[in-house]
Amino acid sequence: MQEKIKAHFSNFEIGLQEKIISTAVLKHFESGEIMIKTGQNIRSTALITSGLLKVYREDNEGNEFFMYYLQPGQACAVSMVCAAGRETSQVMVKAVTASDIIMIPLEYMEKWMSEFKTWYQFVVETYRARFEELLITIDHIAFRNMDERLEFYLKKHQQTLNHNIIPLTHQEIANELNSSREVISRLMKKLVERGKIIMHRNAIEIINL
Amino acid sequence: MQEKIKAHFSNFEIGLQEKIISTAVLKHFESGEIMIKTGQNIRSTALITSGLLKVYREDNEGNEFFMYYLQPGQACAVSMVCAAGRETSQVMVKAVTASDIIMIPLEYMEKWMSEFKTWYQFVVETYRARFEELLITIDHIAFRNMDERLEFYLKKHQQTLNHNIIPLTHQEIANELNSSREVISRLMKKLVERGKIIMHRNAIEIINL
DNA sequence: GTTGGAATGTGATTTCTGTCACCAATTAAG
DNA sequence: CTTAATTGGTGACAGAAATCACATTCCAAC
Repeated sequence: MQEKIKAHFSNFEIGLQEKIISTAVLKHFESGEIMIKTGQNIRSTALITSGLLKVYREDNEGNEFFMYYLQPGQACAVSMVCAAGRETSQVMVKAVTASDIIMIPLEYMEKWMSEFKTWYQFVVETYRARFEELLITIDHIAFRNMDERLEFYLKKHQQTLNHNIIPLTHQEIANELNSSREVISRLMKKLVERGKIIMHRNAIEIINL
Repeated sequence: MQEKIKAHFSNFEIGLQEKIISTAVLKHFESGEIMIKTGQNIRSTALITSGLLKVYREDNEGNEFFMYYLQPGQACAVSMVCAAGRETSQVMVKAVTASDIIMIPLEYMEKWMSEFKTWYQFVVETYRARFEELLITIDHIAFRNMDERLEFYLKKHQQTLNHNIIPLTHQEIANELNSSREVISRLMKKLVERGKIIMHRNAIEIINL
């Protein structure tokens, strides 16, 4: 675990790093596996050390609305916030690629807040960052049309995956934007016509967004 | 200030209450006044002791999208989160009625986190509650149509104002839902026909929602 | 009381998006 | 190689919501 912490949480005080090593548990999630279900009871905070996860909001008809990514060096704000309040999760978190997660039992959350300044700063920064992501998500669904939302969605995936080829089908994109395959197909066509993307089967190649 | 704290923050430890009294500043905002502008630099955390405020997300065309209310006993999560990170506000907060606010300089935020358990709990609960409000907001704009959103909007206002008469024009409601007056007018008419509301000039009376 | 402005009502039209129906292309499995 | 399933393409249509164009009603200021 030590090298995982060093790699992504090196700004944590040494004392905190040691505490994490002695109390936390490593968990591994395979690609596609669900780390947190909606309604699940949360008993620990999750720090991501490798892989990539997506956070979704679900409605009661089973629609999965994509909100934001979780990457190495980040933590799941929902797991913090729920853990602290002994509440159940309001979101669903799914591993996109195989992911390694440091699970910190909730009782340390509070303890370390007063003990380690870097932990406090990390927690607050996590809240701030996730809050901001939610605000950006709200911007898009409140103020933007599907064409702009799709472009933004593709850009965001390009940045996060750090790759110009996004391995998603139209159907998957439609689900995450809470739209329909046909609509996405048509909008994609327009992007192709404008030379912004190239379509592949099961993947989109970003040329110039 | 002492009685204001007693009234709404009585669960704070006595020591914390004393600290607040000795370090915080009272501010008053008149009805309609803007407490926090989008882009404003935040230097203190706001605790609401009386009145009612609304939190909006703005786009660059000047649209104001209503997200949630702030009531006595609550704190502005954005002011906490931005204060801690020395960031500018991503939202706009407006007083609906004349409001009294306890302003706590940001340097105490962090200090008290380790000193006072009730402060820590309050901050985390504030994050949790606001996060949840944002998720509910996302639900509505992502999954619901305008008719359902309008009903929910009216219900929420009824609960928050604790009154069956909501003093808003169709235009104001349209702005806050990022819709248009005509659409709201037409949907209102349907609610009248179904006996759920009564329309007044400059106000809506809730009968049965 | 008259008048101007604000608030509301309403039809016509357009745009965006979702849905349905069906086809074509590609791939995986047998 | 054949077949079935998945993926993507497209036209037709429907519904929600935005926009435009006025009409009406109400209130407040003069």
